[in-house]
Amino acid sequence: MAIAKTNEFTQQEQDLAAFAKVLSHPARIAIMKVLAKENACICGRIVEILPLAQATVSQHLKELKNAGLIKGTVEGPKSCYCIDWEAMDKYLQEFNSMFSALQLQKGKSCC
Amino acid sequence: MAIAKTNEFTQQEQDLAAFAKVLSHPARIAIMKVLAKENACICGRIVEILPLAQATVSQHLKELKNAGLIKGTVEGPKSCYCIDWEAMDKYLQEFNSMFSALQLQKGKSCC
DNA sequence: ATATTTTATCGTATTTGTACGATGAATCAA
DNA sequence: TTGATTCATCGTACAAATACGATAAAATAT
Repeated sequence: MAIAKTNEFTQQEQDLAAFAKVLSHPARIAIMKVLAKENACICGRIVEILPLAQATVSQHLKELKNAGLIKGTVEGPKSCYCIDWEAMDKYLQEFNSMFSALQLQKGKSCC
Repeated sequence: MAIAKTNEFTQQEQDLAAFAKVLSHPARIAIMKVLAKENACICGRIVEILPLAQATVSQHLKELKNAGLIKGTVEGPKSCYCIDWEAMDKYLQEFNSMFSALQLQKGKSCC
């Protein structure tokens, strides 16, 4: 990416971009949907549903976890993942309030 | 990225991921903010504000335009870009309604 | 103890994204 | 017409993301 200039932007811009980035792949959107629907949110179950190899699913789960959108607990040899709704609500609110703020300035623009 | 499996997911998953992808870079978030604030939404003005070269800003603008979040009109030798609020509202609504639907299934999960 | 199951991680190949200089096209000013 | 301004695009370099096989680690089953 050549030299990334990510940190020359505001913290808000970086945070919202990071949030969007985690959701910028259909597999991760699909995983969120599975986690919400299934009450046994086991990694193996997700692998069954998604058209991806186990290693790939595990990698996507790691990214969702690193971003804080989900949390995982170990259950014997299995791993149970769940949506962290507290964090999600916070992210969604920040995301929406930013665009609400922008929308208030509608009409100021030239076209 | 090895062979992309993007089209093995649902259209909704692909659409939402595409929407998130455009907003997954702080520069593009920053551009949206500039477009909302400035009433002269000229490319050159954006270049002045962002810590990026003209070519890079132009590239980001193109991606935002391709995704439908903004629209551009030519004004002589200049280019005027504006947020397409009609499209944005549609995207935001789809985005939020998906997570609302997921949230209704809260409590079903195991952890 | 051995084999099986389940998941994470490593290594790697390939694709995509990011950034910018250089150039060209279009408009405007002189 | 000549020169300056403004922007898009091309080419290129490098960084990051995606995908998977192979393997390791940990728990369970036999």
